[in-house]
Amino acid sequence: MKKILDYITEEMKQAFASCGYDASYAKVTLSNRPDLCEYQCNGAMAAAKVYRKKPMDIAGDVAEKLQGSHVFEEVGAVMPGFINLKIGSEFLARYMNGMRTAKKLGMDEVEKPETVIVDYGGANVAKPLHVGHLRAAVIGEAIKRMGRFVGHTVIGDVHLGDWGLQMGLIIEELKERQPDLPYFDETFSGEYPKEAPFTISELEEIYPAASAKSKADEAFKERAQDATFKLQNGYAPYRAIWNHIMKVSLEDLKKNYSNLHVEFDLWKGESDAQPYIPDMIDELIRQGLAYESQGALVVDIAMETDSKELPPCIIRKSDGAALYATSDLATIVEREKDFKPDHYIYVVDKRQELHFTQVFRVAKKAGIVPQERKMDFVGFGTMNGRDGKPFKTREGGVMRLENLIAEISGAAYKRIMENRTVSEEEARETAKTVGLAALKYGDLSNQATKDYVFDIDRFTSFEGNTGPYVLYTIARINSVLKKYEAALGGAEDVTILPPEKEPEKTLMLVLSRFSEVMHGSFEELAPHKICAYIYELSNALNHFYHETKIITEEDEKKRAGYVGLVTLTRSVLTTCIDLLGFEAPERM
RNA sequence: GAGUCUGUAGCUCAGCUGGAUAGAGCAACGGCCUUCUAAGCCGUGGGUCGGGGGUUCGAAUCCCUUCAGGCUCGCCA
Repeated sequence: MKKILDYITEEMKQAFASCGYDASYAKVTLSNRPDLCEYQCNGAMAAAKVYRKKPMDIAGDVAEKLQGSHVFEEVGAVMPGFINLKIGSEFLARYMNGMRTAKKLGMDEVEKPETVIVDYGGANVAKPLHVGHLRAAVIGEAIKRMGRFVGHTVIGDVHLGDWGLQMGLIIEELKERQPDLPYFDETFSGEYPKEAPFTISELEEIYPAASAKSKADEAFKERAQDATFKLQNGYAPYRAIWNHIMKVSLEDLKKNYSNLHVEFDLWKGESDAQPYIPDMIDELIRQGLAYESQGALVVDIAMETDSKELPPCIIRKSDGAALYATSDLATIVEREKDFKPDHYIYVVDKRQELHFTQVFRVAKKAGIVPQERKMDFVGFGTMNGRDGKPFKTREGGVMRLENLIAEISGAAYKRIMENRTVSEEEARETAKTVGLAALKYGDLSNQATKDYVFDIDRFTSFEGNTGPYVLYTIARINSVLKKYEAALGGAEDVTILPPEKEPEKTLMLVLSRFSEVMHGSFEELAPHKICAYIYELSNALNHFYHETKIITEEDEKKRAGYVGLVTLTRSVLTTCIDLLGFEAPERM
């Protein structure tokens, strides 16, 4: 199905053309004066200059041509030259029924599907997920799902931090705590144990302890660096410990991400890119791009168009070790080999923008990827507390993600128990679903690039523009439809009829924008546009619901039409929230 | 210091590829549950769009300048 805006624009273009004006002036937008019209075209004013005519005359000519169009029921030219449009009811009803029966609610998939890699998550092995990881996971997951929905092949990669100094720190700390383990006996020649010498909770305690120690104890830090070096050079005992850490940690991470409804296709990490580093560096040198500067190996990335000279990208430290940029570049080498993606999307804290600018430029300069490869950096802002500073627990520590989720679900549970009499078990389940929706919607409804204030009281109030409001709307529809089926069996033909009243038409107009919103949100990598859309749609539905008696409507055809309309609304809402990465309970 | 992002109602945010009277939510105040879920609906009050210039028929939106804040700036990730 064509987008509703395409139908409208096409009509408008024809009208402009047949009046002798260039069709490029026929751009139509959503009205910003809903009291006057539904869509508007301002092209007459732009065209006036070129054609040396009064804007109003052009608008009048065009409006004249559009009289009797099957798309519009009202076209008016208004001073100083606006063309105001109202969509025809018959046309709108046909469009609704098209959506109702079409695949993907009438949204056409992109003409040229691409392979897209979304790099998000960024969890570090052996460290618990904290609120800092929330945004990457939530935004990245939404972008991944949005891309898939519009027809791309999207691969989500968690890109674990599994190769840095933290590993050496853990190994060294473990050595101090349990020096008798075979990994630390250089004469040991047997098989290493299959069982890890620690649990996840021990691991989560070991890392911060070691990290703190390294800051206070220089000698310890050096030993940790040495251990890291050994590990990275394939020292078998440390490699064995590393495997244990990975296994224990991954299991836990998968569980936590799964609770967030975040699913990765690839659980690759920095370690996987390591084998590609030596050849890549050789190639950079061979091409004459990499050169020594102050002992390190660097690549210039400055371009003439820069407003400021950007520092070169360091790809090898003066001590010979690889670093962040090296590993990210090698990861691109790996991804080119495995997937040849058309489009890379990195969902990362915006403070890393410079780093990725450097990496992207080196990748293109060195031909690791072709010039035309799309490489996007979606930098998200910090999640702040009410004081505008990075979000902390009441005690001032870093908030663990699971605690945050528990707190929000707890609030939802309280709310459910206040209101209705459902079993405690159902209340628990519903609370989890509602809590997650509140959390994700709260994050996604803000523009990703901005910092945003996370106010736990506001997030648990569940009123107004929140995830739970959308879920509540769905629950209301569920309830009506259930009663409808119980009363009438649901065998009626639910063809949607042309709207008669204002709230009904408004609802349809919002519904009709679905496919535009889907494509636009992905193109702009802007999940918040979907949030704004479903909020508007929920408003329209609730307004309609308030004005219209559905089940008690006596005219059979009208009643069935209403049922078709709210069913379609529910489909759009559930589809959208699925793209955002949460779901609705049956009732609430 | 340089670069970059941000500044819109008391608070939290939309709107920013230029259009008509700048929109929501929360908070405040006032209505609506014997009728499909009141986590809802309706209404009232509340804004020199940080300040100043400019471009334009028209600027929250584009350009310049200025103020305030955040972030980044070669061997951490």
